[in-house]
Amino acid sequence: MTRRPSQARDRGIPDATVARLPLYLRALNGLAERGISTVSSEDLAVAAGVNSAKLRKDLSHLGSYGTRGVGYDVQYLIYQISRELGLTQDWAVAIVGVGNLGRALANYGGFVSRGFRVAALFDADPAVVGERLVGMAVEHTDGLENVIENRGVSIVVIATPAAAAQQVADRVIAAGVTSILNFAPVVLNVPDGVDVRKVDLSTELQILAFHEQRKADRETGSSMMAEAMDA
Amino acid sequence: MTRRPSQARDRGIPDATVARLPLYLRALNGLAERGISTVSSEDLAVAAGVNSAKLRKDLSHLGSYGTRGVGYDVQYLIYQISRELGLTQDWAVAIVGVGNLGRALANYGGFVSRGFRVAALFDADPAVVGERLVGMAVEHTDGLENVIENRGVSIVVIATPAAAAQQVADRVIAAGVTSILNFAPVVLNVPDGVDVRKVDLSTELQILAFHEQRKADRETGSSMMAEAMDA
DNA sequence: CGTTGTGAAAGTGTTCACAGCT
DNA sequence: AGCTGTGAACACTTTCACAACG
Repeated sequence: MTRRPSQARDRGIPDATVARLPLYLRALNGLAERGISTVSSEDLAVAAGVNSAKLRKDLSHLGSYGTRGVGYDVQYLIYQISRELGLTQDWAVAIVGVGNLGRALANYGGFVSRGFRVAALFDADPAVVGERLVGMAVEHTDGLENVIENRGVSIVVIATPAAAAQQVADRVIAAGVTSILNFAPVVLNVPDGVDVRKVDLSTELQILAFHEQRKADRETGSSMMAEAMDA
Repeated sequence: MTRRPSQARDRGIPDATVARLPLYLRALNGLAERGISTVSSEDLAVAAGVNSAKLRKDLSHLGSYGTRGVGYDVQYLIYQISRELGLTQDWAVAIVGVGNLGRALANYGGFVSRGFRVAALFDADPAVVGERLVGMAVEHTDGLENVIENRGVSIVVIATPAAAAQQVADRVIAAGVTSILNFAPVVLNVPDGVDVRKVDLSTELQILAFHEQRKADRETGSSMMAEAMDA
C-alpha cells in the first residue's frame, strides 16, 4: 500500500483549504439568501474573512469554476463545494453523552444546516435514558454497537465526561466508525484511518489568555523591555 | 517602528506552539496526579499525542527547562507553561447568551481548571434573566458595558444566535474587551488588536464528512476514478 | 476592461539527526 | 549512557504579481 505522508497528487486538496471550505459555503449561503447570484473573489473573501488570493487558490483546487472578468456563480459554487465536502448525501450522526453539552449540540440549529441528521442519542445514566429530545428518545450506551450498525451511523460526537471518552471511542471504532468529533478534554488514542477532531473550550480560553497577557505586557513597561531585548 | 512580519526575536512564541501548550499542560497535570515527578520528552509527547521532536522544539521556545539525560520536572514545567499562558492570574470571563450552549459552558467543569472565573452571565430574553446558574443570576444584556467595566471582564464568550453575535461583539469591544471566543456561526468583524477565536460545530462536522467521503470513495470503485482522473 | 487562475517567492511549521550536556 | 536543545532539511501555507482569458 503506497502511503505518502498524506496529500499525494491524486486530487489532494490541502488540509488548510478543506478547513476553509465550510466558511466559504456559509458565506455563499448568506449571499444566496440576499438574492446575489454572482460574486467576485474579493467580495466573497471579505464575506468569509480571508484574503482574496487565498480564496482563489483554495477554489482552484476544486476546479475552474469562475469566469474571468466576472466572478463566481453563487449557486454553482455552493453546489460544487457541497459536493466536495460530501454534503450532497446525508450523514447519520450519533451523540454520546446527553449532559448540558450534548443537549446543546442536539438542539443546535435543527442539527446543522444540511447534510447531517441526528440518528441516535446515548447516555450511560438511567435517569436520562428515555428522555425525549429533538423528537428522539435517549438510548442507553449498552446498545451503542447495535444502533450504530443498524442505523448506518458514520460520525460520532463524544460529549461525555473525560473519563468515559476513550472507552466510548474504542467501542464505536470497533463498531466501524471512522470519524469522531470529540468534546471531552482528553487525547483520544485511535488506530490509523480513524479521524478525530477535537473541540476544547479550555484550550481556546488559554490561547486567548496568552494573547491577552501579551497585550497587557505591551502596555505597561514595554519600552523598557524593548530596549533590553534589542541590546 | 520596526515591524517584522510577526514573531521577530523578541520572545515571539510561534502560534502553532501556543496552540499546543494547553495540551501539554493537561498532560502534565495528568502525570502530576499520578504522582510522577519527572518525564522525558518522549513520554510527555505520547501523553499529549504529538511527536517528541515537536514537543522539545515547542518547549525550547519557553526556555531551557529540561535536564539532559533526565527529562523535565513535571511541577516546574507546569508552572512555566501556566506562567507563559497567563494562568497565574485569574481572568474574568463573561458568557453572553444563556441558551443550551451557554448553560453547558457555564457548567463546564467548575468553569475550567484554573485561571478562569465566570464573572457574569447575560441574556436578552427577559424569561431567562434572573435565573440562577452556577451561583449566579443571569443579567440582561442592557447592562453589558457597565458590568464588563465594573468587574474587569477581559474575555467574552459569545453563545448567542448568529443574528445577535456581531452586535454583542461591537458592544463588548466598545467596552474595552479585546479577547472573544465566538460560538455563533458568523464571521465577526473586529478592529485590529482584538483577538477572536471561533468554535464551530458545523465546520468541524463538514471537515469530518469530507474525509469520511474520501475513505468511502477509496473503497468503492477507486481504481475506476483514479484512471478517469489520470487521463 | 476586470477578474480569475497560478507560477514563483516568502513565510511558517515539522521532522530529522546529532552535538552537547548531565 | 541517555536525553535535551537545535541547526539544517523538508513540507506545507500564504502572499505576490501578472499572464491569460472571457
